[in-house]
Amino acid sequence: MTMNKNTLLDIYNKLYKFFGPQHWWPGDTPLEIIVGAILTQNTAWTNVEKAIANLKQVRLLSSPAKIKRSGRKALARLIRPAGYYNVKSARIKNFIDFLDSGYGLSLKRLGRRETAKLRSELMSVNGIGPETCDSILLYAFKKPVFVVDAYTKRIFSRHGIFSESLSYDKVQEIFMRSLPSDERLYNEYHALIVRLGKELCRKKPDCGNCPLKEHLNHLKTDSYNNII
DNA sequence: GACCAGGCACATC
DNA sequence: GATGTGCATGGT
Repeated sequence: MTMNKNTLLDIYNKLYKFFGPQHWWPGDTPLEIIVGAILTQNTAWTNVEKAIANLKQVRLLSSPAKIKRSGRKALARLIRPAGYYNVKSARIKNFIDFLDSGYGLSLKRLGRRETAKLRSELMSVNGIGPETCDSILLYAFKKPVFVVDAYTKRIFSRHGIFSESLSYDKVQEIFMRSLPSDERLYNEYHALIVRLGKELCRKKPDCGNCPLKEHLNHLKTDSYNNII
């Protein structure tokens, strides 16, 4: 792997300089962040926004108890624009049931748990996988946990930093061992990776503007799939 | 109309 | 452990 300890920090600094702060997560309360994390699974954020707006309109995001009291079907209708609405409404319910049974519906109490235990408990909820779990830990509970996603693997593998076939845990370990354990750094870094993936790699896949072009050791390619 | 998006669970080999 | 499939909407 062509990487020393500074490569990842170096890339972070280039992204930050280029794009500036991203102000993530795009949601106000821990509950909204958690629901958003489930809704955005394999789904464009613009669709999630419509679903969140529907939930807010009927004040379903005002407390976990409100979601607890609403029916799975009613929830599904509200989140319809986010896609996979039957699956996702069940997943949101699963999380609320978990919060109810172990923590009296208190997000504050849940958030006070030690990070490693919190992670394994969240991972045991059906519908919460590694990325959703780590997004919740980082963005809702402010724990220093690095979030890996499809963009992270694609971008860094195309730049020759590591192989795309590495597991989630392995990629996360590379970032967390190479960077200081800093919640704000992890917050900004993941947000910047998503920004780069969305804005440049997808819309202008020639890499001409890419703030990381010096790191490129691939090219020349001719299709979207080959670029990011 | 095809392809994609800030995944995950489950079945199968 | 690797690979394949269903889940669904809205934008390009």
